[in-house]
Amino acid sequence: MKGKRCAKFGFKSGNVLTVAFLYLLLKNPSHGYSLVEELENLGINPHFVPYSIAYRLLRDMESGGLISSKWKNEESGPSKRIYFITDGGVEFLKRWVSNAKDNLKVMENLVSKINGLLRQKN
Amino acid sequence: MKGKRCAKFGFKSGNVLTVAFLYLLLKNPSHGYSLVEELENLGINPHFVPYSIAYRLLRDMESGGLISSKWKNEESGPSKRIYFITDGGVEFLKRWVSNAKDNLKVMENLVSKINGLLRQKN
DNA sequence: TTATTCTATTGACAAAATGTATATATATGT
DNA sequence: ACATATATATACATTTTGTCAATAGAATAA
Repeated sequence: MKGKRCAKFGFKSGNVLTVAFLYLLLKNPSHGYSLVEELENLGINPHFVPYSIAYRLLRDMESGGLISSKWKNEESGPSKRIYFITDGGVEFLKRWVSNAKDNLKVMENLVSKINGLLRQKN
Repeated sequence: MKGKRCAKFGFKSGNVLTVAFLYLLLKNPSHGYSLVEELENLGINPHFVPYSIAYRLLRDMESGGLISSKWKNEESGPSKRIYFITDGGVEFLKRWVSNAKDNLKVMENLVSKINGLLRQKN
């Protein structure tokens, strides 16, 4: 039992949201409410993401150094907290994609093996 | 704000482990310790999965009706709890794979979009 | 022989991630 | 006036994961 075991594999929804937001922010700075709506462009149904969860994640990402923010007072409508991706955020994205390729292979393999076995058992 | 929002997308490690075990048990009945080692055959490093987590998940899967078990006394070595997949487990597998295909597309799309943007920004 | 490692399973407790509900405030449409 | 949409925040509850310790027989190494 050397080297700690930990179930850090697969795609966790929290991490996926994190990289989705980082991607959107790399394209251009934006605010929380809008970021949730923009998930649509990535094939993720915004209705799957409660705002409270998105805002909390964004604040956690900021305290983790992946993004930064500043308030913007709108002439009309409530103020918005605009987020920007940091260098640390870009590094995080890079690391995530390189891992993601391996994870994708594992998932594809799992899906095709299950499909094959299910067909065979019928 | 009609219809609850909930972040149920992507691949959660718990669910992935669940279907990995169900797949292995559909191939043939097995016990906890062995199931963890067999993850290797699916490209999942067994060292990523603490036994305590695997055993707990198996018990939860049993109480959820996905698998059943019975003790087997070995002539040599400690007794083993052998698990069997149930009809409910097979149904769960089927439902998971059909969702997994869509999730895979989202993930592939996300990875390629991030890659594209990262290359473009360099 | 004694110690260590491997097989095998379980339970308790801690920490992290998610979910739900509520509160605030401005603007627009009916 | 009232409901809906935009926009953010916080508290609390629940679920999921992670860590640690305990048990126990068998095999292996010192």
